[in-house]
Formats: sequence, C-alpha cells, structure tokens
Amino acid sequence: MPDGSTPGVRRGRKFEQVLEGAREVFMTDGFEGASVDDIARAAGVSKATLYSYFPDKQLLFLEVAKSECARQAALAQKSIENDAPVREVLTRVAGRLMDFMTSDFGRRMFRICAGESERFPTIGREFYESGPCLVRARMIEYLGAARDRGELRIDDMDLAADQFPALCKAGVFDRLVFGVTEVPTPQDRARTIEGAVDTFLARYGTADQP
Amino acid sequence: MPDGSTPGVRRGRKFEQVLEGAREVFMTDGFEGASVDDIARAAGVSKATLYSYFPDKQLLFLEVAKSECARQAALAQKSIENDAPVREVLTRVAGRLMDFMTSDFGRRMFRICAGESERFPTIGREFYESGPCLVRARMIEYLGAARDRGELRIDDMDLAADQFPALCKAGVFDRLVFGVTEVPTPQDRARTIEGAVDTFLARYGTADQP
DNA sequence: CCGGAACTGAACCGATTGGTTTAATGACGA
DNA sequence: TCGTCATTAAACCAATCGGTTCAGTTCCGG
Repeated sequence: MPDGSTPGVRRGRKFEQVLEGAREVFMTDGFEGASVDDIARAAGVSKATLYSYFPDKQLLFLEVAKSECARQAALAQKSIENDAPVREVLTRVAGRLMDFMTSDFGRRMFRICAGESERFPTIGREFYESGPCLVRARMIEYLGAARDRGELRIDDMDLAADQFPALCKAGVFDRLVFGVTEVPTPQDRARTIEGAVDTFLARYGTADQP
Repeated sequence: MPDGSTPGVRRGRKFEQVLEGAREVFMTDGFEGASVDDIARAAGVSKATLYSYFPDKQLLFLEVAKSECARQAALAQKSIENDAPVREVLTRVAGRLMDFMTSDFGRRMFRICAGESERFPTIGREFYESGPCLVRARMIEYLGAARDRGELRIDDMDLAADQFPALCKAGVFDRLVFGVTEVPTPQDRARTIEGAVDTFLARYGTADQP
C-alpha cells in the first residue's frame, strides 16, 4: 500500500510517530478542535519536529485520513471474492461496512470529514476517493460478475452499487453520527445486515434466496 | 409551531433578526468557523444586543438548528397522507427528502451537526430529534396504515422505516456531503427516487407495482 | 571521536476568539 | 418632560491558535 507521498511531506525516523499522535488527537477533538501543541505532545515530539515533517495542520490531517482509509478500503475489498455466492459476499461486505462505521475511528473520521468539507473541500474528496469510492468500484465489479453468472438481475449497476451500502447504514448510521445511539447491539447489527441483504436481493436477486 | 422557548433565551423585538443573521453565518462558515462578530454584523445588531438575547454561541446555534428542522419536518410530514396510494406517497416523500438534503441548507446543517456532535452531543441529538426522527415516526404511522390496508407486507416496521430514507439518499448524499459532486441533475434525482421506491416495493410491496 | 543533521523545549509572534463592560444614544409610555 | 429600558459602537479582556525562531542537545554514520 504505497501511498504515493504527498508533496511537502517529508519521510523520516519519526514520521509514523507524528502520524500516530495526530491520529489520536484528531480523532478525539476533530480538526478545528485539535491543537498542534496537543498533537506534538501526544506524539512525543517537539512542535518544531512536527512542522519539519508536515508543512501545515491540514496536510497532516489529510495524511492521517488517507492512510487509515486506504487500510480500511483494502480490508473491505479483500472481503469480496468474485466467485463466492451472492448472499454470502453481500453479508460479509455488509458486516465490514457495519464494523467500520460503528468503530470509533469510522464514526469520528466521518464526522470530521463531513464537517470540514465546507471550508476544506479537499478533505472530503480525498476521504471519499480513498475510501467509499474504492469499495464502490470493487462492488460494481463483483455485481457485474454475479450478473453475468445469472445470479443477479441488475439494470442500473451504478444505482445498485449505491443502494447496497445505503441499506447497510439504514438508520443505524445516522443515529450513531448524531450521538442519539451508542454502538448497536449484536441483535440490531444482525437485523440491519440481514435486512439490507434481503431487501437488496428482493429487488435484484434471481433464484437463490433461502 | 411554538418551539417552547429554550431557557436562557430571551424573546424580544430583534429576536428574529438575530436568528436570521446567525442562520446565515453559521450556514456559511460552520459552527467553529463562524465568529460572533460576524453574526452580529450580519444580523445588523451589536454584539451586546446579541448576547442579551442568547447566553452563548452554542445556544444560539441550537436555536437556529431547531427552528429550521421543525420547519422542514413539518413540511415532510404534511406530504404524507394516510389514505393515498403507496407508490405515490413514497415518491413524494422521497422527493422531499431529496430536496432537503440537496439544498444548501440541508447539506450544511448536516455537515455542521455531524461535525460538532463529537464535542457538543446536544447539537446532534437535537437535530435528529427535531428532524429525521419526526419524519421517521410519521413514516411508521403511514406504513402501518398501508400494511393494514393490505398494500404492504412488513414484518419489521422499524427497519423498513429506516431503509426507505436510506435508499433515497443512496450515494447521492455521501458524494454531496463530501463535496465530490454538486447537486444532482434532474435525471439523477429521478433515477435515485424511482430506484428507492422500486427497491422498497420489491421487498415490501404486495400487488400494486406498475 | 568528530561533524553534521535531527531533535528539543521554550519563547515568541500576530491574529482571532468568545464574551464583558462602558458610556452614549435612541425610543417610548406616563 | 422625565425616567426607563433597549440598543449601540468601541474598547477591552484573557485565552488560544497556527506557525516560526533559536540556542542547545542528542543521535548516528564515517
């Protein structure tokens, strides 16, 4: 997973250390809320050193977001095997999605990226492209294969690829993001995932629903 | 729509004026990004006056959010008529949802509430309860009526009431929130709405799909 | 063991913030 | 006309912020 090196960002001995401290503080306090002093302290590094690795706060945050999204997207993509049966794959992907969005990191990352997108559009775009967008692409690929195999009947592939993740979030995600609900119970989790798969297959399935 | 008067908030001659200025600036700059001086200037009011109406910045924002959400929720609720045919009602509700979330106000309000929920949980909860939650409740009511009429076959009502709005957002919303896409074209709009209704009815419908 | 690069800690800078205070002006009912 | 209350503009406050600078220390390869 070579992340390509953002211009203006230097690699070096304490690079990961800084990144880790930044991740920690950003996740707790948000982008605006996090102070560079706090980050430096959490990273066990002087502020001067921090600024010798990253030119400014925004780029530092971007690096945190990108690195973690890449990790998660890779995980999600790996859980899609082209030749596995539809229901199984969908259920597994739904599980991954659910886990990510109910994780502290996922929820906080989403909050921050959504919140800062108004004034720092780069943040939101980078997040989407290095996360949800990749999963979506992989999803389209898989759905296409399953359709060719005759397991699915999909007219509008893009729409379907958007609908499935949406169904996985259904309610749970909003309530989590707005803090009206803690992480869902295993029952809720299972119910939402099953419901997503069932509804998706009710529309697009052909002849393989148990 | 009497909003019950938040404690610490005074009503008076320039109340609405302050609220309007606050709405304007908050929507442009976010919660942290908006400065009280800017708000006072936009409202055409002195900072002292502003603080004579609202005890602090957070409560001012809360008031803005609540008033607008109530307005929108009332609109959405009104577009649900208990005895209208399912497909028609669903399509209309989907349209309302789409309109709200693709509006500047809807998107910005969502961004701000999501973003600030980490440090100001009240904001997120208040938003959810005075907005999405009301629509959801109204939705459940309607779905129940339609089920009793035999037009729908729904086992898990709560799940269904979460799935439908999720389907309406499908993809469009995320891309909008993260700034990767502008407001959708009329074609995209129609496609997403139709797709949401179709998928929902594929799962829960009985015998009335054209 | 030397020399340069990396790192430190703390001081420092200019700007901005939410919020308060004050002294002056306006409006209005009695 | 008086007195009261709302409003104003501006100064003011303490705190915080992102970012820089610098003198001193640590680290490490040759």
